[in-house]
Amino acid sequence: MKKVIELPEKFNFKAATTDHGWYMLPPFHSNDDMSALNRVEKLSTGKIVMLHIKQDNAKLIIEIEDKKTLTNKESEEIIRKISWMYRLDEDYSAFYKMCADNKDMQEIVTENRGRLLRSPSIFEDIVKTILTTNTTWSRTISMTTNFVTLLGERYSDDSGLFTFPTPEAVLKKDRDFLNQTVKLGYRSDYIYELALNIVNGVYDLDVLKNPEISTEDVVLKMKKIKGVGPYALSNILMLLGRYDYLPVDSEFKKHVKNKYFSGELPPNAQLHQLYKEWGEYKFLAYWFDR
DNA sequence: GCCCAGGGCAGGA
DNA sequence: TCCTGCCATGGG
Repeated sequence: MKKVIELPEKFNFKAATTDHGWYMLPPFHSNDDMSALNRVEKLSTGKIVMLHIKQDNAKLIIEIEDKKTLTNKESEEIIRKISWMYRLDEDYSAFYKMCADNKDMQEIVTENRGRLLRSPSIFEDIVKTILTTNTTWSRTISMTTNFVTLLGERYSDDSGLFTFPTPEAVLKKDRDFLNQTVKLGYRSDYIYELALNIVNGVYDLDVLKNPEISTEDVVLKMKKIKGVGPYALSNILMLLGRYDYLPVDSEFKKHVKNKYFSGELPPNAQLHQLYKEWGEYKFLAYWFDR
Protein backbone atom coordinates (compact mmCIF):
# COMPACT_ATOMS: atom_id res chain seq x y z
CA MET A 1 0.00 0.00 0.00
CA LYS A 2 1.18 3.49 -0.81
CA LYS A 3 0.36 6.87 0.71
CA VAL A 4 1.43 10.34 -0.36
CA ILE A 5 1.98 13.45 1.75
CA GLU A 6 2.27 16.86 0.11
CA LEU A 7 5.44 18.58 1.31
CA PRO A 8 6.02 22.21 2.25
CA GLU A 9 7.79 24.28 -0.39
CA LYS A 10 11.14 24.08 1.38
CA PHE A 11 12.01 20.50 2.24
CA ASN A 12 15.24 18.51 2.05
CA PHE A 13 14.61 14.85 2.82
CA LYS A 14 18.23 13.80 3.30
CA ALA A 15 19.02 16.75 5.55
CA ALA A 16 15.81 16.39 7.56
CA THR A 17 16.62 12.71 8.09
CA THR A 18 20.32 12.88 8.88
CA ASP A 19 21.04 16.34 10.37
CA HIS A 20 20.25 14.81 13.75
CA GLY A 21 21.43 11.35 14.83
CA TRP A 22 18.04 9.79 15.65
CA TYR A 23 17.85 8.05 12.24
CA MET A 24 20.65 5.75 13.42
CA LEU A 25 18.61 4.51 16.40
CA PRO A 26 16.10 1.67 16.02
CA PRO A 27 13.30 1.28 15.18
CA PHE A 28 14.57 3.72 12.55
CA HIS A 29 16.79 2.13 9.96
CA SER A 30 17.93 3.22 6.53
CA ASN A 31 19.63 2.28 3.30
CA ASP A 32 23.27 3.23 2.91
CA ASP A 33 22.48 5.84 0.25
CA MET A 34 19.86 7.48 2.53
CA SER A 35 17.26 7.36 -0.24
CA ALA A 36 14.70 6.09 2.25
CA LEU A 37 14.03 6.01 5.98
CA ASN A 38 12.40 2.85 7.30
CA ARG A 39 10.63 2.08 10.54
CA VAL A 40 8.53 -0.60 12.22
CA GLU A 41 5.55 1.07 13.86
CA LYS A 42 2.78 -0.20 16.09
CA LEU A 43 -0.53 1.56 15.48
CA SER A 44 -3.06 2.32 18.21
CA THR A 45 -5.26 -0.49 16.86
CA GLY A 46 -2.43 -2.90 17.66
CA LYS A 47 -1.49 -3.49 14.03
CA ILE A 48 2.24 -3.50 13.31
CA VAL A 49 3.42 -2.08 9.98
CA MET A 50 6.71 -1.49 8.20
CA LEU A 51 7.07 1.99 6.76
CA HIS A 52 9.41 3.00 3.94
CA ILE A 53 9.59 6.77 3.58
CA LYS A 54 11.18 8.68 0.69
CA GLN A 55 10.87 11.96 -1.18
CA ASP A 56 9.66 12.37 -4.73
CA ASN A 57 9.87 16.05 -5.65
CA ALA A 58 7.17 17.89 -3.67
CA LYS A 59 5.76 14.70 -2.17
CA LEU A 60 6.67 12.31 0.60
CA ILE A 61 6.00 8.74 -0.52
CA ILE A 62 5.11 6.19 2.16
CA GLU A 63 5.28 2.52 1.20
CA ILE A 64 3.44 0.49 3.82
CA GLU A 65 4.15 -3.21 4.09
CA ASP A 66 1.15 -4.89 5.57
CA LYS A 67 -0.50 -8.28 5.45
CA LYS A 68 -4.03 -6.93 5.53
CA THR A 69 -5.41 -3.65 4.25
CA LEU A 70 -5.39 -0.67 6.54
CA THR A 71 -8.49 1.09 7.74
CA ASN A 72 -8.84 4.81 7.06
CA LYS A 73 -8.15 5.47 10.71
CA GLU A 74 -4.90 3.51 10.55
CA SER A 75 -3.79 5.32 7.39
CA GLU A 76 -4.53 8.65 9.01
CA GLU A 77 -2.49 7.68 12.06
CA ILE A 78 0.49 6.85 9.85
CA ILE A 79 0.23 10.18 8.04
CA ARG A 80 -0.13 12.05 11.32
CA LYS A 81 2.94 10.34 12.82
CA ILE A 82 5.15 10.89 9.78
CA SER A 83 4.08 14.54 9.54
CA TRP A 84 5.15 14.93 13.17
CA MET A 85 8.46 13.10 12.60
CA TYR A 86 9.40 15.45 9.76
CA ARG A 87 7.91 18.56 11.41
CA LEU A 88 5.79 19.36 8.36
CA ASP A 89 3.76 21.93 10.34
CA GLU A 90 6.79 23.83 11.57
CA ASP A 91 7.46 27.28 10.13
CA TYR A 92 11.15 28.04 9.60
CA SER A 93 10.76 31.41 7.88
CA ALA A 94 11.88 33.49 10.89
CA PHE A 95 14.93 31.25 11.36
CA TYR A 96 15.77 31.44 7.66
CA LYS A 97 15.53 35.21 7.80
CA MET A 98 18.14 35.28 10.56
CA CYS A 99 20.34 32.81 8.67
CA ALA A 100 20.17 34.97 5.55
CA ASP A 101 21.78 37.80 7.51
CA ASN A 102 24.64 35.57 8.69
CA LYS A 103 27.41 34.73 6.25
CA ASP A 104 28.14 31.36 7.86
CA MET A 105 24.52 30.19 7.71
CA GLN A 106 23.73 30.77 4.02
CA GLU A 107 23.54 27.10 3.14
CA ILE A 108 20.83 26.51 5.75
CA VAL A 109 18.58 28.64 3.57
CA THR A 110 19.77 27.51 0.16
CA GLU A 111 19.65 23.82 1.11
CA ASN A 112 16.37 24.05 3.04
CA ARG A 113 17.90 22.67 6.21
CA GLY A 114 16.76 23.12 9.81
CA ARG A 115 14.41 20.17 10.23
CA LEU A 116 15.65 17.58 12.72
CA LEU A 117 14.01 14.15 12.68
CA ARG A 118 12.06 13.15 15.77
CA SER A 119 10.16 10.08 16.96
CA PRO A 120 6.39 9.65 16.65
CA SER A 121 5.95 9.70 20.44
CA ILE A 122 7.33 11.91 23.20
CA PHE A 123 7.92 8.81 25.32
CA GLU A 124 10.33 7.45 22.72
CA ASP A 125 12.12 10.79 22.38
CA ILE A 126 12.56 11.14 26.16
CA VAL A 127 13.83 7.58 26.56
CA LYS A 128 16.32 8.10 23.73
CA THR A 129 17.43 11.41 25.19
CA ILE A 130 18.07 9.80 28.59
CA LEU A 131 20.07 7.11 26.77
CA THR A 132 22.40 9.79 25.37
CA THR A 133 23.40 11.11 28.81
CA ASN A 134 26.81 10.43 30.33
CA THR A 135 27.77 7.91 27.69
CA THR A 136 29.16 7.63 24.18
CA TRP A 137 27.11 7.63 20.99
CA SER A 138 28.07 4.00 20.31
CA ARG A 139 26.73 3.04 23.75
CA THR A 140 23.53 4.98 23.04
CA ILE A 141 23.08 2.91 19.89
CA SER A 142 23.65 -0.38 21.71
CA MET A 143 21.42 0.52 24.68
CA THR A 144 18.61 1.58 22.31
CA THR A 145 19.08 -1.57 20.23
CA ASN A 146 18.88 -3.76 23.35
CA PHE A 147 15.84 -1.85 24.58
CA VAL A 148 13.98 -2.23 21.28
CA THR A 149 15.03 -5.84 20.67
CA LEU A 150 14.31 -7.12 24.19
CA LEU A 151 11.12 -5.17 24.93
CA GLY A 152 9.64 -4.28 21.53
CA GLU A 153 7.35 -6.39 19.38
CA ARG A 154 8.81 -8.32 16.46
CA TYR A 155 7.62 -7.16 13.02
CA SER A 156 7.16 -10.72 11.74
CA ASP A 157 8.33 -14.22 12.67
CA ASP A 158 11.38 -14.14 10.43
CA SER A 159 12.25 -10.50 11.07
CA GLY A 160 14.99 -9.06 13.25
CA LEU A 161 13.13 -5.77 13.42
CA PHE A 162 11.02 -4.56 16.33
CA THR A 163 8.67 -1.77 17.37
CA PHE A 164 9.69 0.78 19.97
CA PRO A 165 8.50 -0.60 23.34
CA THR A 166 5.37 0.86 24.92
CA PRO A 167 5.50 2.06 28.55
CA GLU A 168 3.36 -0.99 29.41
CA ALA A 169 6.00 -3.31 27.92
CA VAL A 170 8.65 -1.68 30.10
CA LEU A 171 6.59 -2.32 33.24
CA LYS A 172 6.26 -6.02 32.40
CA LYS A 173 9.95 -6.35 33.29
CA ASP A 174 11.63 -5.29 36.53
CA ARG A 175 14.35 -2.72 37.04
CA ASP A 176 16.93 -5.47 37.33
CA PHE A 177 16.13 -6.70 33.84
CA LEU A 178 16.47 -3.16 32.47
CA ASN A 179 19.71 -2.68 34.34
CA GLN A 180 21.49 -5.97 33.76
CA THR A 181 19.98 -7.49 30.61
CA VAL A 182 19.11 -4.36 28.63
CA LYS A 183 22.27 -2.83 30.13
CA LEU A 184 20.83 0.62 30.76
CA GLY A 185 22.87 1.00 33.95
CA TYR A 186 21.58 3.58 36.41
CA ARG A 187 19.34 4.94 33.64
CA SER A 188 17.06 1.93 34.14
CA ASP A 189 15.42 3.51 37.21
CA TYR A 190 14.70 6.73 35.29
CA ILE A 191 13.11 4.88 32.39
CA TYR A 192 11.11 2.55 34.63
CA GLU A 193 9.71 5.49 36.58
CA LEU A 194 8.91 7.38 33.38
CA ALA A 195 6.96 4.38 32.06
CA LEU A 196 5.20 3.96 35.42
CA ASN A 197 4.10 7.60 35.55
CA ILE A 198 2.77 7.44 31.99
CA VAL A 199 0.76 4.26 32.59
CA ASN A 200 -0.61 5.65 35.87
CA GLY A 201 -1.69 8.82 34.11
CA VAL A 202 0.64 11.08 36.12
CA TYR A 203 2.30 12.24 32.88
CA ASP A 204 0.27 12.98 29.76
CA LEU A 205 3.13 13.67 27.39
CA ASP A 206 1.58 13.80 23.95
CA VAL A 207 -0.49 16.89 24.87
CA LEU A 208 2.87 18.69 24.89
CA LYS A 209 2.89 18.39 21.10
CA ASN A 210 0.44 21.29 21.13
CA PRO A 211 2.37 24.46 20.16
CA GLU A 212 -0.19 26.58 22.06
CA ILE A 213 1.26 25.41 25.39
CA SER A 214 3.91 27.82 26.66
CA THR A 215 7.53 26.71 26.78
CA GLU A 216 7.59 27.53 30.52
CA ASP A 217 4.79 25.01 31.13
CA VAL A 218 6.67 22.37 29.15
CA VAL A 219 9.86 23.11 31.10
CA LEU A 220 8.08 22.69 34.45
CA LYS A 221 6.64 19.34 33.36
CA MET A 222 9.93 18.05 31.94
CA LYS A 223 11.89 19.01 35.07
CA LYS A 224 9.69 16.67 37.10
CA ILE A 225 10.97 13.69 35.13
CA LYS A 226 13.86 11.99 36.92
CA GLY A 227 16.89 11.71 34.68
CA VAL A 228 16.04 14.91 32.82
CA GLY A 229 18.55 17.61 33.76
CA PRO A 230 19.53 20.78 31.88
CA TYR A 231 21.07 19.02 28.88
CA ALA A 232 18.22 16.53 28.43
CA LEU A 233 15.67 19.32 28.93
CA SER A 234 17.17 21.33 26.09
CA ASN A 235 17.23 18.29 23.80
CA ILE A 236 13.60 17.41 24.57
CA LEU A 237 12.50 21.01 23.99
CA MET A 238 14.27 20.92 20.62
CA LEU A 239 12.38 17.73 19.78
CA LEU A 240 9.15 19.56 20.65
CA GLY A 241 10.06 22.38 18.24
CA ARG A 242 11.21 24.83 20.93
CA TYR A 243 14.75 26.02 20.35
CA ASP A 244 15.41 28.62 23.07
CA TYR A 245 17.43 26.40 25.48
CA LEU A 246 21.04 25.42 24.70
CA PRO A 247 22.23 21.82 25.25
CA VAL A 248 25.29 22.65 27.35
CA ASP A 249 27.05 19.28 27.53
CA SER A 250 30.60 18.05 26.98
CA GLU A 251 30.19 18.26 23.21
CA PHE A 252 28.84 21.82 23.39
CA LYS A 253 31.74 22.82 25.61
CA LYS A 254 34.29 21.22 23.32
CA HIS A 255 32.83 23.08 20.34
CA VAL A 256 32.63 26.57 21.84
CA LYS A 257 35.94 26.19 23.69
CA ASN A 258 37.77 25.71 20.43
CA LYS A 259 35.72 28.03 18.25
CA TYR A 260 35.12 31.02 20.55
CA PHE A 261 37.41 30.81 23.59
CA SER A 262 40.73 29.59 22.12
CA GLY A 263 40.90 26.60 24.43
CA GLU A 264 39.95 28.23 27.74
CA LEU A 265 36.44 27.40 28.95
CA PRO A 266 34.53 30.24 30.69
CA PRO A 267 32.15 29.65 33.64
CA ASN A 268 28.80 27.97 33.09
CA ALA A 269 26.70 31.13 33.28
CA GLN A 270 28.63 32.58 30.35
CA LEU A 271 28.15 29.45 28.27
CA HIS A 272 24.37 29.77 28.60
CA GLN A 273 24.58 33.32 27.21
CA LEU A 274 26.07 32.15 23.91
CA TYR A 275 23.98 32.35 20.74
CA LYS A 276 21.56 34.67 22.56
CA GLU A 277 21.28 36.90 19.49
CA TRP A 278 19.42 33.95 17.92
CA GLY A 279 16.53 34.38 20.38
CA GLU A 280 14.03 31.58 19.86
CA TYR A 281 16.45 29.72 17.61
CA LYS A 282 19.51 29.29 19.86
CA PHE A 283 19.53 25.51 19.64
CA LEU A 284 19.39 25.46 15.84
CA ALA A 285 22.05 28.19 15.62
CA TYR A 286 24.40 26.09 17.75
CA TRP A 287 23.49 22.87 15.97
CA PHE A 288 24.33 24.20 12.53
CA ASP A 289 27.36 26.11 13.80
CA ARG A 290 29.22 22.85 14.40
C1' DG B 1 43.59 -1.63 36.51
C1' DC B 2 42.31 3.16 35.35
C1' DC B 3 39.88 6.81 32.98
C1' DC B 4 36.15 8.67 30.69
C1' DA B 5 31.89 9.22 28.00
C1' DG B 6 27.01 14.55 24.04
C1' DG B 7 24.88 14.15 32.81
C1' DG B 8 22.04 14.08 36.74
C1' DC B 9 21.09 13.65 41.64
C1' DA B 10 21.49 14.49 46.47
C1' DG B 11 23.65 16.99 49.88
C1' DG B 12 25.84 20.89 51.50
C1' DA B 13 27.76 25.54 51.56
C1' DT C 1 22.57 29.43 42.99
C1' DC C 2 26.97 26.86 42.67
C1' DC C 3 30.13 23.02 43.98
C1' DT C 4 31.31 18.08 45.12
C1' DG C 5 31.06 13.13 45.31
C1' DC C 6 28.74 9.54 43.46
C1' DC C 7 26.21 6.90 40.19
C1' DA C 8 26.75 1.93 36.42
C1' DT C 9 28.28 0.28 32.24
C1' DG C 10 31.74 -0.73 28.31
C1' DG C 11 35.58 0.84 25.48
C1' DG C 12 40.24 2.72 25.02
